Amino acid sequence: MSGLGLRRVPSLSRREHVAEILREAITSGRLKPGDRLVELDLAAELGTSRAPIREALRQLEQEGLIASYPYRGSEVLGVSQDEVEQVLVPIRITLERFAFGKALGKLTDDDLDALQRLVDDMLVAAADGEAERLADLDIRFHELVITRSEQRHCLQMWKTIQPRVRAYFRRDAPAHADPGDVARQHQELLDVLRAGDRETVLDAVEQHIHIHLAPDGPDGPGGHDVG
Amino acid sequence: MSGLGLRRVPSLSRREHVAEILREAITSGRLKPGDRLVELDLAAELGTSRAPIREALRQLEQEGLIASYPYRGSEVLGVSQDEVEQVLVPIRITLERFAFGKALGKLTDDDLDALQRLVDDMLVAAADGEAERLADLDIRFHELVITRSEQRHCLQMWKTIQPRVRAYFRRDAPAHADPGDVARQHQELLDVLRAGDRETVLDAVEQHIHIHLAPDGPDGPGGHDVG
DNA sequence: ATATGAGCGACTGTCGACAATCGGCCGTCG
DNA sequence: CGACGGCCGATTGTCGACAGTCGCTCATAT
Repeated sequence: MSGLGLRRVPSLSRREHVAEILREAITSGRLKPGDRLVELDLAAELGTSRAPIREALRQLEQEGLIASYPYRGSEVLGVSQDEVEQVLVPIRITLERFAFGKALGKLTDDDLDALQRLVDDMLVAAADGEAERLADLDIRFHELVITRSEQRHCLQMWKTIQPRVRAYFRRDAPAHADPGDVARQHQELLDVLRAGDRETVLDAVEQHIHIHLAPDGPDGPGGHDVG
Repeated sequence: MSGLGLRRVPSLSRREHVAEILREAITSGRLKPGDRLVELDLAAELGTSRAPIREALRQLEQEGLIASYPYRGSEVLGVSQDEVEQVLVPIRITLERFAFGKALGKLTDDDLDALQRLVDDMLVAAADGEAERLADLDIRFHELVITRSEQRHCLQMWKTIQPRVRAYFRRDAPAHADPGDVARQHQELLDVLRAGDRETVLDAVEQHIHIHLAPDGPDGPGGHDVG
């Protein structure tokens, strides 16, 4: 209801714009681990002053994409497999279990339709071999549900860890999942959401993230189960 | 001139100072949820320009202690019980399991001695009823081990979620743990660390955090005791 | 040749000023 | 009397300039 369909056109602040551009440059691999970031150069390149650049760099630092050293500039950081599998993925599971649970009673029919459209688009992207687009749709699917959970801290933490996961799989990990599977797994998750049984949803979320992001389990023999 | 004075320690940037002072003011409860933060006022009170203030506010925003609205300022946020028990504590467990595991082979005898001194001080603080000091020592114990793990991302994420946990227990939750128990539990954890058996350490870390921060269990039967 | 330390670039850290935006106030008009 | 719309104060967003710090270079001494 109240479906005025009015989308905010917030005309992002320069700071957010800069952060987005740099985040994309880093997660795409155009800026590689070890590359140096010089505020004045970035300011010139992006046509702003240093103030928004600095604030964007601080944010990327909080997201773990770069490191800054006083008076000596910033550099792009890498992401290790250990960190992704033992830290970032388990944290994502924690966050999404919580968020999906909170979102359960709040998802409207419109929301479910939007999610269905995302899944449909995933199938197309998978068929066309558009890995980038598939990953984007994947992110938007999860972000939509988390947004609907109305847990702002949760959404913020998710946005904080997500770029590193993305950077890892985009830069370092070989294509590891069948694109068709990604789409199908989201369809299953969506079906479970529609059904609406809480425990089933939470377990499905956990399985979904785990299979999707760490199909081989944690390192080595005697893999440890994340509870 | 309320208590927000800026002390001179030239080794830290003003931005870090401001962040530290505000973080302390918020977690201590001197600044309460809903309180407004005005950049110019803070700048005047702390004797700096707005630039460091702004960067500090961005950091506190990332830490979830405040929220900022474009052109309309910032306000202090509260922390819900759900969030602490279902999100922050599980994330802390994930982070510390990882960090303690990585630190296992790296802790020197000096480190273990330092940890023992912290535990000894905890006993004194507990006996004297100095809850603040006890909490400080608690934090320093965990932070030392995480630092030794040499997992910078991990330490950074820990520092990001820790203030909210602290704020919650300092502001909203009643004293729930026997101070003597806190000290004793750290002694046990340290003993396990000294022994050095990996699986035992990881389980002990999980138990330690869980018991210490969510003794009633996350989704227990009748767990709602706080109004 | 090696050690030392002053000087030099290249940056970041900080500052004060200006521009843009938001929400409320108030007069005007229906 | 209530809706509308333009001012106004408060506050943030952005900018350009200056000061401080670090690592490196290079002359100098041993």
